[in-house]
Amino acid sequence: MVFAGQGDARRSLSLLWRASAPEHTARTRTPRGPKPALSVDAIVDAGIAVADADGMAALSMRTVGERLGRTAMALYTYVPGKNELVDLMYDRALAELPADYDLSAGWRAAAASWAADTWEFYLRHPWVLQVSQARPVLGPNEYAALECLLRVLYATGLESAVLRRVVGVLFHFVRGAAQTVAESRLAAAATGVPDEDWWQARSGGLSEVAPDFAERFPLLVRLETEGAAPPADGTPYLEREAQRTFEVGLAVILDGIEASVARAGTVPGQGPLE
Amino acid sequence: MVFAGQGDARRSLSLLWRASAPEHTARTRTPRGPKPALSVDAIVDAGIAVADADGMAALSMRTVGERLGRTAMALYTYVPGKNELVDLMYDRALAELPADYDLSAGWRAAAASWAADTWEFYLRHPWVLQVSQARPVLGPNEYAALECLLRVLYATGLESAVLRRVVGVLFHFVRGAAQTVAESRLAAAATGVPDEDWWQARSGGLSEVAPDFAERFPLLVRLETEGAAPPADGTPYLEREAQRTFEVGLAVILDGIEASVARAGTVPGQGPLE
DNA sequence: CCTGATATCTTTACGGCGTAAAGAGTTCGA
DNA sequence: TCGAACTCTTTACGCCGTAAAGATATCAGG
Repeated sequence: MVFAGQGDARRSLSLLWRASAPEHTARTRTPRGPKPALSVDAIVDAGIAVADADGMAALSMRTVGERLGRTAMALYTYVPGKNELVDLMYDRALAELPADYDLSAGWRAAAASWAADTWEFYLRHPWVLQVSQARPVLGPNEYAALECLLRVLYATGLESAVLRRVVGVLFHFVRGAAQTVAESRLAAAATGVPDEDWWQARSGGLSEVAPDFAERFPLLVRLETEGAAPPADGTPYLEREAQRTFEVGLAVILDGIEASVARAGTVPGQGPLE
Repeated sequence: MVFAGQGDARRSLSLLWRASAPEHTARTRTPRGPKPALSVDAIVDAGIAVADADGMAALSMRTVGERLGRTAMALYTYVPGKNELVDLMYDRALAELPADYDLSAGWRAAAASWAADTWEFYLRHPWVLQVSQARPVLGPNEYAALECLLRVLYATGLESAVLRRVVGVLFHFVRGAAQTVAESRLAAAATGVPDEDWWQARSGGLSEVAPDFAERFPLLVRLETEGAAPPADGTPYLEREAQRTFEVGLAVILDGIEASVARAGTVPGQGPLE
């Protein structure tokens, strides 16, 4: 797990928001010394490229430097340390998310779109899931993403105190579901063993080592035999299951939100779409 | 992030399930050489002690060995490597969870109890949250925990295909919510900066660096001003928020499950509590 | 009892990590 | 032109997981 928000707060913040206030940082530059051949942007891009290609575990100051034809230490001229680099990568990546959603078909459709886009985003940049969520990075794009989801959710008419928690539920769920897929891919890539083989080796060994499995865990066996998703195209087993969990699980959560809306709607003077 | 299920499947499995089949492993021992002063159990206990006290980041073969008065390499006689040690620690810790729940007050009450117990378990052993969930470890206690939750959920009367996903939703949510608290504590311990101070430093710097914040993110400001939980006892801000998110979020999810149950109940021949 | 096989455990070493410290090289203002 | 200011490299330190080799202890068989 990578921790954010550990460096100097001022320095991190000015780096994160620097694009919004370029005139301020530009004034600071005294043009003495060799012109910088790198830039914070270039370093952040290189970092994202490394993480996208080989995962967070492969992200080191040395690998990022190498990709830019520099040593690891060269990066420290631009960025205080690895933690801050990850913060910057995180906020930069979040810029890919849509800025708002069409609410004409109702909040539920918009929320479903948000979830699908966020899900795909996480699978495109799985390393993002390894950036800690406590002490959030507080970059502009993180705020924009949150603002965008809030616009959708305020359309439910729920009050702020409840919305706060609903945001949490949605984020935790999408992140968790995406994490399952991301980690399964990562494990496959890291070990070279595809999901199917791994699964088979495990369950084969399991029946040897625990022959009384069916008696000890009857409901598990029942779930396994009854609830399996039909085998599909090329998608590996674990990934297919996670995909279905995402779809059905999201529906369950949205049902729950609808129930809250309906309950709030019965309170006089507070209509659900007001 | 720590990955599980990377070592030799057979070796990991026999270590995990060894308690269930002690006669088999006992037979294997040839009493030549010095008597082992350590044991797998002692090593796993030491590992858990280290991780509980100082977090997963502090867990190294050297620190675990030191706690047992041995060198790091001594552990390799008992355990194939660090990954397998983490697998064993994980399954051992899970043994703390209750084995089943009283269903006489209905599945919803039982599910709420399960969630509360699991939540507390994660906060007692926060490092557990850093063990990857893809390619599950397949230890006996993990299966027992799952079996226990399944017993509660089968009481809803939902069919297996849906239950599979509901299990996923509940786990993702509880893990995600607990992770927020765990990471916030960990960050506080690692940096020595309590939540409150960190929050203040960040938001102070933020208003300097982004003076147009209120115009750019009006809904965020609205959420912040309207939805804040009342200040309470000694619990830090982030933790209090996470606690509320857990409570309210769980209710939303259970509402969603109830909606599924009600829908299934309207289908003739499939009663919700059948 | 002695010897040799087998086991535990230590020592040393290797290549990785983040980054501190020092210095080499480049570009400008005075 | 000189030195300050800046970029970037080199070297080094203490961590990590673990491979390899050796020291030490225990027992079976001669």
